[in-house]
Amino acid sequence: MTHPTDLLRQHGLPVTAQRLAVLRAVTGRPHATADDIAGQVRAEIGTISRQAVYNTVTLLAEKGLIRRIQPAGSSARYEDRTGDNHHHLVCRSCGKTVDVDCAVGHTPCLTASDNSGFVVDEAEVVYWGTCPACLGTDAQRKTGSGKPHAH
Amino acid sequence: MTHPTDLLRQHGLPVTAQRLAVLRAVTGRPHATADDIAGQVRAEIGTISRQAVYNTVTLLAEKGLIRRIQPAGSSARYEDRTGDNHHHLVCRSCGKTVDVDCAVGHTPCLTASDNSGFVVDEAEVVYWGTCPACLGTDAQRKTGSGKPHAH
DNA sequence: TACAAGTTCTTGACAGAGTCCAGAATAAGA
DNA sequence: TCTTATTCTGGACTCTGTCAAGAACTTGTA
Repeated sequence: MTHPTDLLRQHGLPVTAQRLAVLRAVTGRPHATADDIAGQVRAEIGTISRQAVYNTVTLLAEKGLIRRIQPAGSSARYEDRTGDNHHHLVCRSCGKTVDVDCAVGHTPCLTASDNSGFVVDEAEVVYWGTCPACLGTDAQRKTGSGKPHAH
Repeated sequence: MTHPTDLLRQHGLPVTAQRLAVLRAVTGRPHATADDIAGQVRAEIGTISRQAVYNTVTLLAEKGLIRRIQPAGSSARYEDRTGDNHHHLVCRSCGKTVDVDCAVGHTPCLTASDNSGFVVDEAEVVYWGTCPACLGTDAQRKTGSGKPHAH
């Protein structure tokens, strides 16, 4: 594992306390929102502006050091697991996000049948559902409001 | 094709000018945002409040008359194509969204390998890329900032 | 056709996420 | 140490969406 400082230098980025702290925050707590990260960083180095958080996560995401995921209805989340095959499972009720590996090893249905001239660089899969915690709380869920409509 | 009025009645919904107009707007221009819909409706019946648009699309989505899609980083969009197997191709640059059918007929990788106790009711696939129009405009795109990381 | 009851729409305030901008602080190279 | 370019801060602002209360409307009934 490369030291964070070197990691930044390798990508030609000036090393700042904020960047190191953001990187550590994302690594330490995957799926954190910008706000979570800001909180984490403040606990570590005292203070950081919202703008600096956004600048940094955007920059790190561009460089491929972290990955931005943006579940519908939730704010953007960041994680350091990049470049591998994994998707996300999101709770409709509380927004909790967990990683899931693809059931098949390759990407059969992730090649669109007709790209309409688009140049596709990423395919994103999000599984929507209800997490165990919310299933417990949520006793009024009868037949399931959203009829299973996978795919 | 059922008449919109009957469609609403069939679902036990009182028929209002706003609902009919929203339904027509979504049908006439798939992938419209709430704001697009409001504009469309205003052109048709003069005026509608933002709240009425949200009420209506939420209601229609619950009833399954329309489907809400929420591409990361974009506001929610609505379409009238429901219940079939299709995904979306979204342009990172301009937000343009088009339908794509799944390359395979079934849903191989849409069953997560490990649900972590979640009850999944929907799997959503979004292909990210650049649309033909933006590819033309976007001459400064060299090696592609986002390395193809499908799946 | 008129009426009552419940629903829906309008209006205005509000909240959260993210962006824009100008000036102060900082990192990196000479 | 100094210079220069980059980054960070702080504040204002936009955009999407929600909440709440009262006015307007739809529907079913007489």
